[in-house]
Amino acid sequence: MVTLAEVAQHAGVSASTVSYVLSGKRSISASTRERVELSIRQLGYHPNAGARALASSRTNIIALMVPLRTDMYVPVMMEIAIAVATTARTHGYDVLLLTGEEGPAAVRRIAGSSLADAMILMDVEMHDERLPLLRESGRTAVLIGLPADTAGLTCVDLDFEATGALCVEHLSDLGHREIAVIGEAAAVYERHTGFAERTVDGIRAKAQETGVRVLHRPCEGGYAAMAGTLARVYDERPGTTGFIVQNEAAVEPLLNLLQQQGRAVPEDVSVVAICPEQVATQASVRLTSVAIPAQEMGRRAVEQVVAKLAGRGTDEVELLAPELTVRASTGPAPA
Amino acid sequence: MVTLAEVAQHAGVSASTVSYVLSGKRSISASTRERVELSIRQLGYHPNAGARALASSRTNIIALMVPLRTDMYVPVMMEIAIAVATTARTHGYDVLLLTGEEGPAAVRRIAGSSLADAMILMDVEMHDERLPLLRESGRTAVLIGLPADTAGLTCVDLDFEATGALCVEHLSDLGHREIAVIGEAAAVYERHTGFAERTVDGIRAKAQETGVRVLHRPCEGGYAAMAGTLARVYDERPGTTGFIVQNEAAVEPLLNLLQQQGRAVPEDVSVVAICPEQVATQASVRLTSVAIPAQEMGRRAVEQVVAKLAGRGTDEVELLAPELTVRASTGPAPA
DNA sequence: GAGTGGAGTCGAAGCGCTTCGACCGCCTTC
DNA sequence: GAAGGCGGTCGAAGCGCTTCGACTCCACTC
Repeated sequence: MVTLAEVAQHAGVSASTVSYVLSGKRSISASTRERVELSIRQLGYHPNAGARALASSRTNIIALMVPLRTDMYVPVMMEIAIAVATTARTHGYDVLLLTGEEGPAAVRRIAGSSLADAMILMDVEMHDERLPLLRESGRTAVLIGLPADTAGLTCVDLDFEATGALCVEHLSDLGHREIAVIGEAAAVYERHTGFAERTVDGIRAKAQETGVRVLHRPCEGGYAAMAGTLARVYDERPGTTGFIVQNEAAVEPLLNLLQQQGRAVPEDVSVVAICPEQVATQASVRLTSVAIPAQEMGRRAVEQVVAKLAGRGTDEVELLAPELTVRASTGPAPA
Repeated sequence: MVTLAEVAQHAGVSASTVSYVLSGKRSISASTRERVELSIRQLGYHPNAGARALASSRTNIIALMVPLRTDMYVPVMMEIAIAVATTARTHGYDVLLLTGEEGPAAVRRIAGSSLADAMILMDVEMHDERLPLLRESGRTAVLIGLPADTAGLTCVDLDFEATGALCVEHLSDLGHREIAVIGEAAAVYERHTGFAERTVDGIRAKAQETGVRVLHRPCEGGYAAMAGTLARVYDERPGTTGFIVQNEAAVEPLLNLLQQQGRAVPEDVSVVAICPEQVATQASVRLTSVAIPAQEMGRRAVEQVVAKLAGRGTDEVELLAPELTVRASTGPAPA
C-alpha cells in the first residue's frame, strides 16, 4: 500500500503538505497542489482509513441499525437502507450495517469502539431500549421513527397520524361511514411500534371528527390470515364499505378475497393503502394510497446526521407530510 | 473514552500485558488476567477500532456490495444482507454496506483504504466489471453468484442449472409437454446475470432430454406486464400446461390472471416457482417451488470469508443443491 | 550447583495519518 | 524603509493499539 509519506517524497514536499492538499484545511499554492495531486494519481494513493480515524477521531462511517424482524415490511427497510447508503456516500460517509440481533448492546459497542461517527436507528419503538444507551453515549444519532420521548433526539419519519387522518378524510368525503382498518401484525402493536400506533390514532381522531365508524384489526400477511380477518370484519360490521390497509403483505390478498366474494372495487368497496408507490401501482387494482417515502426518509436521516456532525445540528422531529394519490381503488360509497 | 493505557494503569500492569490479555496471543497468569479483566469491566473499556486497525492491519470489517437495481427481487437481497451481517457478527466482524451506485470504483476504494479485510459481492454478472479490480487488489473476496470465469475466486450460489432442470423434471414427470418459462425482466438477461441465464440453460437441457417443449419469456413484474406476456405465450403455444416462474413480482399476477381466464391451478395448468419460501407459502395458491436459500447463501459467504482470512481458504465454487417442494400448484397434465 | 528453558511481563518501536506551532519570504502600509 | 501580516510550507508530536525482543524469575536437569 502506498502511504502519505511516499506521496510526499514523490512530490518533493513534506507529509503535512500532502495532508493539507487532501483536506484543504490550509491554503496550498496551485503549483504544489498540482504536483501533489499528480503524485497521488500516479502512485494510486488512498488514505488509510484506520490511520485517519485514529489521528482525526473521525471515521466517516455512519452505523445503521436495521431491525431483524420478519414481521416488518422488508422492502421498505431495504429501500431506506439503500437510500441511507447512497446518500451517505455523496457526503463522504460509508455505512456500517448492524442488525437487531445484537440488541441494545450494539449501541454501546459502536459508541465505545469509535467505529462510527454517528448512528441511524430504524424501527424505533415507543420506549426503545436503545435510547437510554444512546443518550448516555453522547454519540450523534438520528432515529427513523418516533419514540414517546424525543427530548434531545433528532427524528425523521412520515407523519403517520396525518396519514391516518388523510385516509379517513378521503373515504369520508366519498361518503363512507363504516371503515375497517387492516393493520400490521399484532406483534407490531404489542411492542408499541410508533408508526403503527400513530396511524391508528390519526384514524380514530379523524373518524370521530367526521362521524365515521372505525374497526381496527391487526393482520398477519398472506391469504389465510387475511381471509380470517376479513370474515370477522364483515361479521362484526356488515355495513363496512371502506378499507384502510397498512400491511403490504395483506394488500393483494384483500383485493383477491373481495373479488372472490363478489364485492367490486371500487363500486362496492373502497380500499386505501398505506404502502410504497410500487406496491400501489403494481397491485391487481391500481390502489389509491398514501406512499411511504422510504427513500426520502433515508435521505433526510443522513442529511440530519451530516448536519449534526458539522455542528449545524438541530434536535428536531421532522415529520414528512403524507400525500394521498387517488387511483382506481376508491370511489363513492354505494347508496 | 477509556484507553488501553488507563486500563493498564488501573490494573497495575503494562499496556502490552492488557493487550495480550485481550488477544490471548501470549500466556498470562490467571491472577493478572483476572485483575485486568476486572479493570476493563470497571472502566467500561472498549478498544478503539481505528487504532486497532492501524496497528494490526486488520479491521474486522467485511464489505458487502449490494446491487442498486430495482429490477432485482429485493427481499432476497435483504435476506442475504441480513444473514451476512448476523453471521459476520458471530465471527467478530462488522459489515460495511456498499451500494452499486459507486460502481466498480468502490472495489478500488475499499481495497485502497484498507477499510475492510474482505469483500462479498452480490448480484454478480457473467463478465462483471468488478472482478478484474478485485483480482488486481489481491483482497480476500467471496462472490454470491457465478461469473463466467471463476479462476481464483470463491463463489457461493444456488445451483440454478440444477434448479431449472428440477422444475422441468417435476413437470415432465407429471406429463406436461409444453412449458412456458416466465423469467426475470429483460434487463436482467441483457446484462448477463448468471443466475437467470443458468436457470434457463438448466431448463433447456432437461427439456431436451425429456422431450418437453419450452418457451422462455422475460417479464417485468406487475399485472400489466404479466397480462401481456401471458397473452403472447398462449398465442404462440396454446397447448401450454406448465409454467415455471422465476420472477417473484410476476407470481401473484400470473395466478390471478390464470384464474380470471378460467384456467384452474393445478387442474388445467401447473405452476412451479423459483422463489423464497415465504412467497411460495403466502401466495393465493400454495406454490410448488424451489426455494432460494438466501440465508444459507449469506451465511456460507461469510464462513468462506472467515476461513480465507484465517488462511484456511479455498478457492472453490460452492453450489447449493436446490430442493423442490411440492405444494398445491402442480398436478398431472390434463388429458 | 551451574545451566537450561519456559512462563510471564515489560519497554519501545512503530502503524499512517492529522494538526499545531513555527518559520520563511514577500507584499503591504504608513 | 521598517513593521506587520499573510500565504505557504515544514517538523514533530501524538492518536491508541499491536507486537517484537528482552528481561526476570523459577523450576528443572544432570
